[in-house]
Amino acid sequence: MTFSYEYPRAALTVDCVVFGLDEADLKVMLIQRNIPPFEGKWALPGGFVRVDETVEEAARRELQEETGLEKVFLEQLYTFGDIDRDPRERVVTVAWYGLVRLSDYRVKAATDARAAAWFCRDDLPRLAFDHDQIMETAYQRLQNKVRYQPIGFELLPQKFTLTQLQKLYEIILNRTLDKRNFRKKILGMDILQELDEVETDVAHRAARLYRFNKQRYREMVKQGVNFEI
Amino acid sequence: MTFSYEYPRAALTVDCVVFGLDEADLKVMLIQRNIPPFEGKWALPGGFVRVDETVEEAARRELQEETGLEKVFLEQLYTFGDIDRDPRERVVTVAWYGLVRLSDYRVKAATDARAAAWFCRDDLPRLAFDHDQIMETAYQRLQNKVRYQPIGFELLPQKFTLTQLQKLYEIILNRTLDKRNFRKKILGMDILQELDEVETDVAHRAARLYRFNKQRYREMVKQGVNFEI
DNA sequence: CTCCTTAGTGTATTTTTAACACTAATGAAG
DNA sequence: CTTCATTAGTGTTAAAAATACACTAAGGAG
Repeated sequence: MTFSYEYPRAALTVDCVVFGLDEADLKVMLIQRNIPPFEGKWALPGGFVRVDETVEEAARRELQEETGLEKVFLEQLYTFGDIDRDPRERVVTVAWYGLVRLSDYRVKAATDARAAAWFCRDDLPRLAFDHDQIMETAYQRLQNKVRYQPIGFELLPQKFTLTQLQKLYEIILNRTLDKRNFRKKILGMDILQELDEVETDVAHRAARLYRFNKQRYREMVKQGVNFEI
Repeated sequence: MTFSYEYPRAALTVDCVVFGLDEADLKVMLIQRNIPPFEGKWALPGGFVRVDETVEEAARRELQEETGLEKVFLEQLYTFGDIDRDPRERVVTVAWYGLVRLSDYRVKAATDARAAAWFCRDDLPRLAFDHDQIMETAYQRLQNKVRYQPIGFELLPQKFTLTQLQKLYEIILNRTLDKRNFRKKILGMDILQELDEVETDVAHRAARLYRFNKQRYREMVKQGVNFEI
C-alpha cells in the first residue's frame, strides 16, 4: 500500500538530545545505528512522525522505543530543515531536548540490551547526519535555559543536597560558583523545601536534604518574580 | 503526476509572524484568505515547503510572494505539530517571526494590491487555524528576546533618536522606562554610534541621531559581555 | 582520640539599579 | 521679535544586589 500526493513531500522526523547528570559529568543518550546510512555510527534517538500522533508524542514514543526512557522532561529545541541533511531523501527533523534523573534510570538502562548508551557530553564520537550540530544547539540551549528557569532539578533526585545542586550548575555552566553566595541566593528564592532528613552513607558530615517546591515556583512566576542563577 | 510513499506523510508548511513598529504601535502583517478553509479570515502569511528549498527559504519565499516583504530579519519560532490544527489533513508548520522597518516598507505596501495588511498587535481579529496561538507565542518570544539581544534595531530606521529607541522598548515591553536611566544604560553599552546629524522637520528641539554599531556588538558578545535592557 | 573530609555560616566592598526635576533648544503663533 | 509649546538632554543620591573571602562544625574511618 502506498500514499500519493500531488506534490513531493519531505519526510518528517523527531530527534532527541537527552541529558543526564552523574556525580562528575553531563551525559547524553545516544543509540548506535544498525542500518545504513551511517551504519555503526552513533546518533540521536529519533524517528519518523506518524500522521496520527503529535510531533511531541512522536518524540516520546521514539525515545521510549529506542532507549527505554519514559516520562522525560522534554522541550522543543529547533527544527532542522536543510536540504541535504539526510543522504537518502529530503528529511526535516524537529529536535527536542530532554532531562532525566540518571538515579532513576541507572538500573533500567543496565538491564536493557539495546544499543543505547550514555556518553560524556565533552567526549563524544562524531555523530551521524547533522546530529553534531543538533547536539551543540541543545547544549547551548541547556546552558542558557538553566540560568533563568529551574529546569536543573529535573536532573537531580527528588531529594538532594545543596552541594549536589551547586555541582549541577557548575557542570552545566562549566565554571565554579562560590558556595556561600550560591546558598544565599538559592535559599533566598524560597523555592526549596528543607527536609528533616540528611544524606546517608557518606564518610563525613551528612548534608541536609532539600526538595524543589514546584508549586511555590509557579506562584512566584505568576507574580512576575524571576529565577536567575 | 503524483508522488507516492510507503507511509502517509504530513504536509509541511511555514508561517511567519512579522512585526513592524510605527510611532505608537506594534504592528503585525496578516493576509486575508481567499480560499477555504477559513475563507475571508485573516491569517499569517505562509505556505507549503518545497522539497528543493530549506525551511527558511520557504518562509522567505512565501513572505515575499504573499506580502512583498523581502530581506526581513527572520528567526525560527516554534514548530506546531498538533494533529487537527488544519481541518483538511495533517499539516505541521514551522513558524518564524520577523522584524521589519516599517519606514522602508510603508510606500511599497501601499502600492501593492494584495490582501495583505498591517494590524495593531493589540487589536487583532480572530485568525484562521491555530494562528492566534502562533501569534501569542511570537509576541512572548519578542518580549523576551528584545530584553537580552539587540534585535529591536531591526524595527527602527538605520538612523534613530534615543527617544525612538526608548519608545520601542516601551511599546514592546508594555511599560514605561525612565529616560535618564535608559540613556545611561544604552549609551554605557557602547553599541551606539553617535552621528553628526539631528532629526529634521520637528516642531521642537531636534534630537541627535544614532546608529546601531553591529560590529562593536559582535565583538562584545565574543568577549562574553551581555546586552540587557 | 586523631585525622580526614565535607557541611555550614557572615561581613565588608563594589557594582548595579532605581528614583527623581530642571534647563536647553527650536519652531509656531501672535 | 517675543512668547509659548514641545521635546532634548543632563547628575546625584539611596537602595539593592553581586562579589570576594575563611573559619568552625559534624561525623565516619582508622
